[in-house]
Amino acid sequence: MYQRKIPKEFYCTVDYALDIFGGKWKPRLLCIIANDEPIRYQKLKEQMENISDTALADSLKELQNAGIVKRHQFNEMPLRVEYSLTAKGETLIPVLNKISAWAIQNSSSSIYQGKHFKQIHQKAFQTKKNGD
Amino acid sequence: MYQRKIPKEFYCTVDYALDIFGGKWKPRLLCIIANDEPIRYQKLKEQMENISDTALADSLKELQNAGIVKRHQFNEMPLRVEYSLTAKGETLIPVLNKISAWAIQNSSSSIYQGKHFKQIHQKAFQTKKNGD
DNA sequence: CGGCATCCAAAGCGATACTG
DNA sequence: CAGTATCGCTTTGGATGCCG
Repeated sequence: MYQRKIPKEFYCTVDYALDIFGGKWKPRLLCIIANDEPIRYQKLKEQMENISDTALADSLKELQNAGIVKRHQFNEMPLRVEYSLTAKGETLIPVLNKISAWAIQNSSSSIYQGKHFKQIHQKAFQTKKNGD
Repeated sequence: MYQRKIPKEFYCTVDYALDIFGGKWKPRLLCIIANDEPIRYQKLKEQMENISDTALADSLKELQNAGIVKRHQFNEMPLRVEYSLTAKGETLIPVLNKISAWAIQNSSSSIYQGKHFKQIHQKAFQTKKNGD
């Protein structure tokens, strides 16, 4: 886990919120967890497709520290760990859907051509999670 | 303006939206413009309080390229330039308000102690802009 | 006044190797 | 299996100086 030398500062509420669920990985991560919870580390990594362990572990830890995601460890052999949303995490879904809806309305359709884009988008933030 | 070596990719609609209005400066910038438009470059810089010209000019240019902010130049002496939201930019305000509302509900009250935080938050995303 | 060009420090992030 | 430690490259962004 990287340690900042200069502490972060927030100047508006949006800054604060985006520190929790914004950035390079966390929107997609939340999208996948919301649709597939509880989900194991390896499956999460596969669905992220191009994330490193470093980035995945760090992102998950940040989401846990923010109380958005919970981690459940089964002390089996081999080890099994499952991630899912907390109640607070669930409250984020309508917010993400609002952002998603804006993006769909206000973008050129060309951005939807990437296959991963479509898949994840449809699964997660278009429809609310449908109970798996 | 920095040129990326590795092109950006988006995997979900939220990624796409946050590329437009997320990041370190743009939420606050939009907040200030929404409340004070049209607003001049220098005043914008003062209200941002700790932004460099490099970061401010780059952020403004990105917002212009995304069609969120418009620039109006008066060829007076000395030069005057004013920034304001486009119609598309206005559609972002409810989205930002939604994010802001979530942050207020789901955060410890301690984060509101910074004076800048309160000021900007109240002016911009709580109430819709009130016509100045 | 409203920027842009250059340079450099800080932060983000992947690859690899390793651990419980 | 589910991560962590270290390293180095990529990217961000502030300081300074310059220009129309």
